[in-house]
Amino acid sequence: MATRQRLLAAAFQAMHRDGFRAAGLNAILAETGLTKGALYHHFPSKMALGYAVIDGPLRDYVEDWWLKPLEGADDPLEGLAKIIRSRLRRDVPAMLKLGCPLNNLAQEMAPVDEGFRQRVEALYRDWRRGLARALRHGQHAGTVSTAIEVDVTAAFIIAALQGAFGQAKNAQDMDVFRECLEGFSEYLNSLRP
Amino acid sequence: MATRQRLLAAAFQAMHRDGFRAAGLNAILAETGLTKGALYHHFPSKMALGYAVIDGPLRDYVEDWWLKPLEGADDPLEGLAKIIRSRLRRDVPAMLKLGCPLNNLAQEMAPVDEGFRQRVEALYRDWRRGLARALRHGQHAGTVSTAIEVDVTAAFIIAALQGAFGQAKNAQDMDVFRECLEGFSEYLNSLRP
DNA sequence: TCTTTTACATACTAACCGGTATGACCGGAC
DNA sequence: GTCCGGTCATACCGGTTAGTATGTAAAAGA
Repeated sequence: MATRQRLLAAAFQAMHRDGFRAAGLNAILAETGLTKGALYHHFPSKMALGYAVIDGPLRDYVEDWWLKPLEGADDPLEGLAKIIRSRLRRDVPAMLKLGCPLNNLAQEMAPVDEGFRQRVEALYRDWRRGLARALRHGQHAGTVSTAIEVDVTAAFIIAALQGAFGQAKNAQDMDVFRECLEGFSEYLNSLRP
Repeated sequence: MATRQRLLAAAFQAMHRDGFRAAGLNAILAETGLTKGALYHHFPSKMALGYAVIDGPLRDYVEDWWLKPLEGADDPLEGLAKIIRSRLRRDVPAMLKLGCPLNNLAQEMAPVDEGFRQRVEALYRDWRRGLARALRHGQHAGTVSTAIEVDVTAAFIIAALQGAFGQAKNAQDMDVFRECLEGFSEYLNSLRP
């Protein structure tokens, strides 16, 4: 079973770097030291491997980065800012250069394959719901304005975050990234009571 | 010279639909009725065709959609809202399904090819500058808060817009799109004096 | 009118990709 | 011991792709 995990990890990495379609099986296999026999023993097709990456490593990414840090937080806005400051600063080279793996996959595959789109959309839905719940909790705790609709705000926050990552990825410039995040931070402040 | 324009138009369309790497030359040629002889007479390589699309049709898109409608407007925030309402509503099927051609290309090619990245970044820079200028004009006209930094705000507005398009493209759902735009609209309101 | 250049069309190549067919090794059942 | 299913390795196939070599009709120049 370790082989399957190694394949998933290598595929996740390759898909993050090159996108799904441009990620060659040979590259993934070279990274793991395995061969096609191993791959096609565990997955019936490249498509199935991609789906498994979404349900596995990609889901872990969303939860580890964006959901767990906000769980039970009384101040979700500060929680978001902290995620960006701390976690992002550490992994900034990869995220700045390659972008968010979820966003990358969504942008590439949504118009191409319905299975990809639905699975990615399921992750986004969970993200939106988790963030909306955190915002509602913040409203009860008095750290978030009660004038906002949490569903709308959660959707827009995620969109703005993904947009900022995308801008940074293309600019390859820390300054543009900082500008976006500064604007994002000011937006978060406008959500205070 | 008409042949060159037809190639650029077909390539722009195919790149918008399939992305640059997945856009086959044969598909582009079939759409125009031309052949490889014509293509390689006007462009030395597929890469050069891609670059020419950025400097041509893609630049036109940015200017027609996002820059010209705001030129000289006293209320750029209302101008942005109007762009979304009017122009977007008309072309909503293509934009909802395929996303913003500029964002698509940026996300796909930025980590892959430096030439693409720089050319796309030049378009983003012009967009940011044009939007910042419009915001500054709005400040002088009294429709935009003077408390904001126009450069930061312009960068964030563009990021948020691109993010919203991306979310809509993946959700393939008008409701998610509306939620994002509603959040965007509320953000724009927070920029009022 | 002869020649040269432009603007394409046609046919082909070399490389790469996902996928498959086959077989080897190996631990456990009996 | 031997049979057998699970786990992989090796070698190969068909299709697709960007790119090229060659040919040709027409316009331009002399």
